[in-house]
Amino acid sequence: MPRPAGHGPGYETRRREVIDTAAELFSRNGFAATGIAELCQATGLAKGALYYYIGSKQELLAEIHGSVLGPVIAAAERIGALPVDAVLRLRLLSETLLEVIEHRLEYIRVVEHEIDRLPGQSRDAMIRERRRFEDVVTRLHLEAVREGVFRDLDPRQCMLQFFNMHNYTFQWLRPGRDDAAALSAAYCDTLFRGFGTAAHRPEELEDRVIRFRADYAGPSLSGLAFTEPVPDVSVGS
Amino acid sequence: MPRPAGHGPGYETRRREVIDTAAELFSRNGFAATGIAELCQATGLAKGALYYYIGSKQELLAEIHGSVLGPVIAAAERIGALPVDAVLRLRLLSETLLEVIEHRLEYIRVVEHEIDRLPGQSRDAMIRERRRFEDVVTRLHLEAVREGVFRDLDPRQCMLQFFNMHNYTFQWLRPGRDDAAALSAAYCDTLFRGFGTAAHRPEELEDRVIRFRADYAGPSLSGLAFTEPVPDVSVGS
Amino acid sequence: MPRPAGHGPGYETRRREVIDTAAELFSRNGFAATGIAELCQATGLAKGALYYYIGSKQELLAEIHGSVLGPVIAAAERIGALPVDAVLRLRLLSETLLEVIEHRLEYIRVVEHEIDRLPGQSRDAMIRERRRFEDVVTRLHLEAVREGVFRDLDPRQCMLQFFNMHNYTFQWLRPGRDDAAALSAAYCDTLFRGFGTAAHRPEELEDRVIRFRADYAGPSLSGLAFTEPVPDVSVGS
Amino acid sequence: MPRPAGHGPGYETRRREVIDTAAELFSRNGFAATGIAELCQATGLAKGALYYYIGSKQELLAEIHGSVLGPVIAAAERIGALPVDAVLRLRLLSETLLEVIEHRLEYIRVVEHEIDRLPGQSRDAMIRERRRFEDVVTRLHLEAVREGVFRDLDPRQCMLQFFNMHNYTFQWLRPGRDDAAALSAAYCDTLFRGFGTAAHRPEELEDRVIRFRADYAGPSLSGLAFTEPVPDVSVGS
DNA sequence: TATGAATGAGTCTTCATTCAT
DNA sequence: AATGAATGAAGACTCATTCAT
Repeated sequence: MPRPAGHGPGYETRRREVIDTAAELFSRNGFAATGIAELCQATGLAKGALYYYIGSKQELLAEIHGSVLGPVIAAAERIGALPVDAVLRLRLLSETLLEVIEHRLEYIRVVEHEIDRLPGQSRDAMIRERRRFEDVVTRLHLEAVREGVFRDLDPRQCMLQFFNMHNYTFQWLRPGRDDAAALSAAYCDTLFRGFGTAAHRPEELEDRVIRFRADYAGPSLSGLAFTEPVPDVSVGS
Repeated sequence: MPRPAGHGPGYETRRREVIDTAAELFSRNGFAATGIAELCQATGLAKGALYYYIGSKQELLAEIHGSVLGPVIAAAERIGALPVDAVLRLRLLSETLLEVIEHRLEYIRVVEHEIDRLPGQSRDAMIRERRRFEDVVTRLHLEAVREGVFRDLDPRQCMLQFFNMHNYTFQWLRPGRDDAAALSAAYCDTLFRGFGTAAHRPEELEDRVIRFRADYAGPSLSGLAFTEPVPDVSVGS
Repeated sequence: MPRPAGHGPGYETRRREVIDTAAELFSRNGFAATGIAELCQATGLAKGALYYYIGSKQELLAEIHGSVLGPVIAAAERIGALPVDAVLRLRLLSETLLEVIEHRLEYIRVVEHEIDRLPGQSRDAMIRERRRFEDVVTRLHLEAVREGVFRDLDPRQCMLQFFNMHNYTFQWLRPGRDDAAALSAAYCDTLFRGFGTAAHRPEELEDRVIRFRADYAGPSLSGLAFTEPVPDVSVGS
Repeated sequence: MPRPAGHGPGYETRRREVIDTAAELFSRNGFAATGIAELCQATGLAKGALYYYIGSKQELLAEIHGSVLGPVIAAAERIGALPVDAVLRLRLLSETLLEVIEHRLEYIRVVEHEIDRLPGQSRDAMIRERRRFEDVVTRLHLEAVREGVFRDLDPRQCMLQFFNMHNYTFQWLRPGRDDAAALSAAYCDTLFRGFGTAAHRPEELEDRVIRFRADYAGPSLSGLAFTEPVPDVSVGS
């Protein structure tokens, strides 16, 4: 959140740059091991100037968390509400999640590694966000069961398997070399065959994805404009 | 490994206690955020006495890594060489891995979070260990394909899915409440149905596990005595 | 040398003050026995502020060495090249050396006592500087032999005697009470009578020094402005 | 001085070994930079055992000082009282001093570098010892003046020159390669020519030294048995 | 005689943060 | 909007010394 009262036009831009640089450094060296001095060098700002933009190191961390988790769960709930069958929605959700991992890898690394470095309040907020995401997946799973295409397994267990499969990806994914769409196809093929009944038609899923995308006229599913560095939405700080 | 030349009998015991306590603290607060002073308080040792056992904070971290990765890949290679079909071996491997995650959760959390805080050399050694584990899984997958029970998918992809599914578990598993054996059964059910051909018989797998265990007379598959705190084997530092 | 990129005008001044204070303390208590805390107290700076100026205790030591050895060998080479006979040049060199010992006594004490506390690289650089000084003296001795005023003794031996005689002075000299010019006259009287042939005229030397100084219009022989605390030239670190 | 009450036969021997080793380490790394731990390693004794022999690090330093200064001034006073002319006595004193520097180089280095690390009382005692040595030289100089072979120069000045010339030798002397006797001949040749009147006969001095030694039947001039490591005399602690 | 374990004040150094300008 | 200087608590680690055995 902007700190001082009035701001010139460049403020938010500069601010984003700082947060982005911080995400990169925190992701590479760890939050605790990254000094404000390093941040200054990386941004080209002097100590005093940096603090004009950030408030504190911890707020910076909160900002990084917020600016990736916020949009992601918004996208998840949007996709969860799409008027197509549950399996297709899960598949679209999977791809969106992997796209975020691919295009915001530094942010994701920070989110996965440094939640516990957040001040308790922000940390709780972030955990609540995650839970909302998990709920979307759990609900979709239940729908698929009701639709007869998934077996009647423990839905929490399956949700956890879904996230296991996806979330750990950040540990080895190389942006530009690994492709979110292909990964999503592969993961969902495995998971849905695993969860599925005889009624599930894995060979048809990818075609249905393509057809859906061709018909779809709404806003970006992920809600993120991956050509710009990082969106301006921030949550929970 | 023993530090100075001569040492009384209690040395190694005390040393293990220190490492174990450190694993717990590092896992809870993060390596960088855990002070030597905290460690002293937690172990009841004064600063000087602590350093009598550890060498340095970084060596301590290396020790934590080594004392969980070493035994685990040894177990993986032992299981990989068992005279049973590949799918069963994968299933046994899965359970062993989850047992370690359950019983050495603090160590695993440290391993997953703080590799990059390791001095370059130890870090490389640890990465090599992990790669050996990955190779075992990749080989088993290829065998299963050759046996006709797994489809001919990209073996590296499948190996990564296997580890995605298992490794992320440390993020949410609650020791004592979640059970390694049940999780392994669930994960393998999903993964092997996902990977499998029509020849794969998922309903029979768990029975075969039980029969194998009944017949098996060799040493503990995991190689870890989970009643004692932590084994004395350390590798690569 | 300036440490970080940008610095206000007062920086170098303050920095010199710190180095000068350090020279005094190191000279009195020894390098190892002088704590950073003492330095802080003596400079009136807090620990953090001190480090804003010095880099490290060892760099401070290197700076002390450099800021006295650099100018001194520059002076030596300048004097070595003066267009007067070798004996007179040796006499002028002697006085310059003693002037430095008198006016930079703390620095000299540090140089004589703490070279081995320097990081290897700086230490080597300083030893090279010293060797250059020694070479000047050795060359002048050889010239005096060629001029027929010094006996043909081992030039290295004589150079060592020259430095024995001068360098040990720092152990007992009391600035203000002992006088560099008088000491130089006395040392050179002894040494040159000792080294000299019948052609050497000791009684005339001091007159010739006076005449030379009267005629000489060049820059300060020592290159040091002894009214200001310490020059800003530093070498080799 | 021996610490505990009763001692076995090996005690003093061991003790000397420890002091000697300490002299070597202190000389190489400096007193402050040498740890008790290093001493333990070098002596093969454990911490507790070491303290059985030394009392404290500072007492060890005092012992090192005492065990070289004591014998040396005893020798100086013995030589000063020899029934030969003053110049010859100075020459013998010079050689003795250089022999000590050569054979007790580590001790001398410690004495020259670390006096100020001594507790005030011991330090004062050592300085008094040095002064007694200086007095011997000053007296001999005055005798030589009275004998008409030295010019009537400031005797303190000449004494300081004598010690300048000799004492700095420890900075560069390489035991085994540089020879005390030859150095003494060279130093005294220079100094005595420098101090001398026309009555001084420099060419005859070395022959007179040889003759003296041939006739001399008393105890070792230096009082030190340079084949044994270090004498057992300790002074002032 | 000798040991290994323990102590805790002390070491140098770093760091996030502030503030006058 | 920006800077350089200052802070002081906290960081990891070392060290001379002691003591029960």
